[in-house]
Amino acid sequence: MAPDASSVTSTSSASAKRDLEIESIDFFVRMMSLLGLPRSVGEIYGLLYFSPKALPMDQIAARLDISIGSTSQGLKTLRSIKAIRSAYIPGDRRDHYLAESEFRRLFSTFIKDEILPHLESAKDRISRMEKVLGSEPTEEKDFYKIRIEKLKRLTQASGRLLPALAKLL
Amino acid sequence: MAPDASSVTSTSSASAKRDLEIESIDFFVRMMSLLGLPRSVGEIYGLLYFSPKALPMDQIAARLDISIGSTSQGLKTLRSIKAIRSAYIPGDRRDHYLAESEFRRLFSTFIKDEILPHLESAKDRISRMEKVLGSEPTEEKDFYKIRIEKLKRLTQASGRLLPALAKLL
DNA sequence: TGCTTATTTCATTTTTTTTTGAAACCATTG
DNA sequence: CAATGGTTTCAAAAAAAAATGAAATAAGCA
Repeated sequence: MAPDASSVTSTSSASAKRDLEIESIDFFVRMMSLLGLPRSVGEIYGLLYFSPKALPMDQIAARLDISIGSTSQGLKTLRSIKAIRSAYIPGDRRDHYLAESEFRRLFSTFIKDEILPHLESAKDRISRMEKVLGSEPTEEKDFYKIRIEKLKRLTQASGRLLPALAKLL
Repeated sequence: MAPDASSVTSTSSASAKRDLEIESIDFFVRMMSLLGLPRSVGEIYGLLYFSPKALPMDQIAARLDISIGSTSQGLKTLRSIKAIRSAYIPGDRRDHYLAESEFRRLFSTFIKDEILPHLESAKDRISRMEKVLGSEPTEEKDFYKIRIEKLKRLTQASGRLLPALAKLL
């Protein structure tokens, strides 16, 4: 009945695997939080990243000791940024998940979905600013003009550089 | 006594200025939140970014209708990432703040202070992982080796690219 | 030095985000 | 087509983050 001693399937010590797993979870919890994603998302990705086999949701929840609700949400988030994919395991009804280990894809999806839309709306905003300013003959006009110009450059440069950056990671 | 009609100092309409200000605040609230900084920090920077004159803390708090405690904290944060600087106004005891409009500096400070330390600690973590793995002769060793290798590449590439990115923005 | 004004700090409150757990939903299979 | 196992959804609870406001501190000035 003891769940720990029974399922050793390889020669590597379970504790070494556990050590890697823990470092990995810790690493990705931090990294995801840098990207503004909740802890549970980092935990799940960290676990999967160092798992040689695809894991089903209930096992993920059990290993991380988080609720199945969080796990479902977290997997949804990870799917949406293409950080994981599912593998079919014959004879098992459950979905099994694998970490997508190419960070390139992960980041470019993140940038595309989370950052570029903001830059897009920034463009509109800048147009509005220019319109407001256009009709204002002011002594300080130059100041405002320069500020708007800088914003414009920033958004344009970001729009070009961020996708390029993702490709290099 | 009415505070709105009295202090017009230029020919540009107050409402046009207000419009720019609002767009600016909105813009920077979003951008700062992308960087994980609280709303109030974005508000303050947004206000200063389109202010031709340096503003003292109490005016910032009043204009944004936030507490002086938040304002003080927010200014501290902005100072720490070098996003603002203070200007001395003769005959006024209060510190006056100006937005640093060179984003280059802002981003490189942010990257240096907030991101690179994480990458630094990631290096140690990866060394630990390699040590754990080194002593484990496993059939799955290749899998783990490759994952660790990918992490290593990611952190190294980030460490090089992010500072470069900041310079280009 | 004492008075006044400006600023910081920090315990408390408020707001926002995340997690939980149970109900609803789905899909397979006996 | 019921029963079972798997997954999602979502209201409520818990946790985390941010803002407030008042007390403490600092700093200029008479």
